[in-house]
Amino acid sequence: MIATLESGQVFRWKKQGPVQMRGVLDHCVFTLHQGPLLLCAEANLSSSAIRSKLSDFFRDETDWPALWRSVDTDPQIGAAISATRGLRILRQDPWECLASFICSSNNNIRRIEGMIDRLCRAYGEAISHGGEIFFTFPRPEHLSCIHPDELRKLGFGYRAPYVVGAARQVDSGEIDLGVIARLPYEEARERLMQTQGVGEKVVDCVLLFGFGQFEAFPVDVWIDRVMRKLYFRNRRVPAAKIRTFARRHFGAYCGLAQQALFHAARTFPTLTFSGVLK
DNA sequence: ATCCAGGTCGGTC
DNA sequence: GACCGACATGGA
Repeated sequence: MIATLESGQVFRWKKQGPVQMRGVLDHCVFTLHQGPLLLCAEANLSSSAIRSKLSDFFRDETDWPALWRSVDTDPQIGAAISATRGLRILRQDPWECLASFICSSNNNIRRIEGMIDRLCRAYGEAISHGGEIFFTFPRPEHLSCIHPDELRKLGFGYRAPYVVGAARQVDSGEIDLGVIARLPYEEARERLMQTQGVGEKVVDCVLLFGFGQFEAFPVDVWIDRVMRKLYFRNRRVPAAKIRTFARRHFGAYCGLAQQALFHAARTFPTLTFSGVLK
């Protein structure tokens, strides 16, 4: 649970303690406690509503062991899977996922988190919870009417017009996330790439984390490095070639393999797997 | 000071 | 199509 929430899929969950995370889903604040076996949750909801919301978010209906077996196609990925055991792909709100990953380009996770936090404070709805104030993620219609300079003031840099542009495209219906959710991977990919600030890599993150397209294989700098090292004898390879290789090598759920490699590479940066991956 | 971070865009060739 | 520099920001 903690690894999943810290794996760079989501940007506004915070660690409250060694085994405790806190974050906002829709209009509710959730505090999650990881026990040896059980996950305990608190929120301003009935216990059944909490269960159903979290069950949806963590995709409990998915047979994770079966999916992990399906991408476990060689000893290298096998070691990455072992090193990141329990990792899942979340079911995020598509708009939040889209806007968040537009902010991710040529950026680092710490700063992305800060930008999104400021975005929510400025344009989200306030939620009062346990004497503290939290914020929802602003909907497209809350961002479509602002000037990009407002986001520049929040430190968005050159991404400011992308976020506002995407909000306008979604708000106007030019980009229909509901329609995209029903398209097969390749078509959804083409459509979503018509969005401002969404290129080959961001689109795969949004499809994987926001639309449950497990055949998406986002190639960022980390994945580029680790894939090159493990499968291309350290030679430079175009991202498109890495993607098609991954799809063929890991299969229809290659997005899971991507997440294991990303998390393993980030968790064990210096080892670069030689110690972790035998 | 230079490099890097979950890259994309608009211009060239 | 494929290459290429510019693009904001902040931490190392």
